[in-house]
Amino acid sequence: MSKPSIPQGTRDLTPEVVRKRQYILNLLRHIFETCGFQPIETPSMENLNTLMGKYGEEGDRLIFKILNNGLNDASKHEKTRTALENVLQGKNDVNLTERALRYDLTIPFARYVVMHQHELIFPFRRYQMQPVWRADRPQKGRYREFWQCDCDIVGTNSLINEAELLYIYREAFYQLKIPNILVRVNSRKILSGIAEYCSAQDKLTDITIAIDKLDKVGKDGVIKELNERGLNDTQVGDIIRLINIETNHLDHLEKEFTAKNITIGIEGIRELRDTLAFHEELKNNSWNNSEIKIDFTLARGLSYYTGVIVEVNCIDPAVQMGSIGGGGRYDDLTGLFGLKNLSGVGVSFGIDRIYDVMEQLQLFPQDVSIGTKAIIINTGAANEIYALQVLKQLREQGIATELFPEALKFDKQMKYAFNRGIPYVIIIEDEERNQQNVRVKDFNSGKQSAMSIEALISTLL
RNA sequence: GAGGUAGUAGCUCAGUAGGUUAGAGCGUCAGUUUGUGGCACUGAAGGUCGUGGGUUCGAGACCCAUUUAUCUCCCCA
Repeated sequence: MSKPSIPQGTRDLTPEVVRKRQYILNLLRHIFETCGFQPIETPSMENLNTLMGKYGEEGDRLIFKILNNGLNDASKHEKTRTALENVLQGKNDVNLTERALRYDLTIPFARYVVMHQHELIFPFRRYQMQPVWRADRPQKGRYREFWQCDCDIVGTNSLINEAELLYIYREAFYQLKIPNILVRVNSRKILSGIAEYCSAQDKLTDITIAIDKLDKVGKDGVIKELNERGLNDTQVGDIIRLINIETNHLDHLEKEFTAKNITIGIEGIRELRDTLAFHEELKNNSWNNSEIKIDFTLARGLSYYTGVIVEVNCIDPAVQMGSIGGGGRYDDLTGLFGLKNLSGVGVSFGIDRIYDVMEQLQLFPQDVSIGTKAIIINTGAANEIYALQVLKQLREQGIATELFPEALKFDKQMKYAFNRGIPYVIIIEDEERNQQNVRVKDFNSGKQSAMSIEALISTLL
């Protein structure tokens, strides 16, 4: 028997890690619920054709596919061999793989909305917190199995939704106390406008991919990439000039668009402006850790976005991490599954990256990983019976308590309690049992005192 | 999918130019002492040196493959 192992890019989570993750999840859940979102869950696997073609060429490659069962059935061999040939050619074939692991939460949600359209009440607001899987090569902040928390609103075009989602981002990171949060916003329509401005509508994807790299490769790098992607010098010049407009000068870009009568670009600017105006009304004046910045170079890879797009980073110098959240509006995601004219907008939180950032900056509360509040030392015989009665009473009060299950030596039990991080030790020996009270040791102060069970309860509550 | 770095006890690592029974600290376990944890002391367990080949009289060290981790590109949360 070889050493046990787990698949590449997956992890076991210790009790401490799970507690910390739950801290994040509970906090987000509370915000989502407060904003009127309802929870749903979807299966870990989807039909492969539900997912294929939704995430771009690169995305398709990263979908974990599941091999069909029963391929050894002799009557299927002919089909299976043909299917394998197709797969070797780079095509998918349902006779070999017809299911795949969930790649994100947005496409399954679109599928969900279409399947449940007659029972949903629109506008429908849902949140979803589940793992997703990507066959990417693991590296820092990149796992093959990780959790996303999404909240989406479908069935309404109102930009109030965009403003609310920006509120949710900033409120969540405020409550999590993560510093230096930068929320960048842009509009796909502005990007379309830029493409139209230089008569390169067919090169929209190439343009967005190239300018998205501005902060990474610099202006010259972007120019080079635009050239490589087939744009001429005039077009490249226009693009560079437009995206270099100071980010808060929507007016300036609007003039450029108006001069050439680029309707879609003008609309993108108006939407961004309205979104921020609504957001201004919603914003919490206590926020001191985040800011919103308009960034014309923000592109976002997923091909289905059509309107306002957003991405969140922690730009604290002490952390180096890709985006910890992203989202945007998609006008026709359900159209892919046959339900036309249903617009949606949503954002995603990358739980594992948020966790990594918080761990690195030591932002988890000290007591987040403490479970048991008190432990009763077991001294055996009649004391054990009395200890069980005390245990029961404490648990009835909702105090997380355990009784050491064996009457081991005193120092063993003390050591166990200390190493577990349990803050209170309850000592019950003959004297305590006879007087129907307890002795309590507080590890923080190192002091101990005798008290009644009622006093014990009020101490621990 | 392409490339760089790494893999020695549970953890962090040492192991000189390949040479006899592979080491340390921490942790674990047993015990001593402190009225019951943290401190100190005594002792013990624990490694087929990621895996599989190869070179060599001899390999933890060299070569190849593979796997895992980590980083860059790509792309993303």
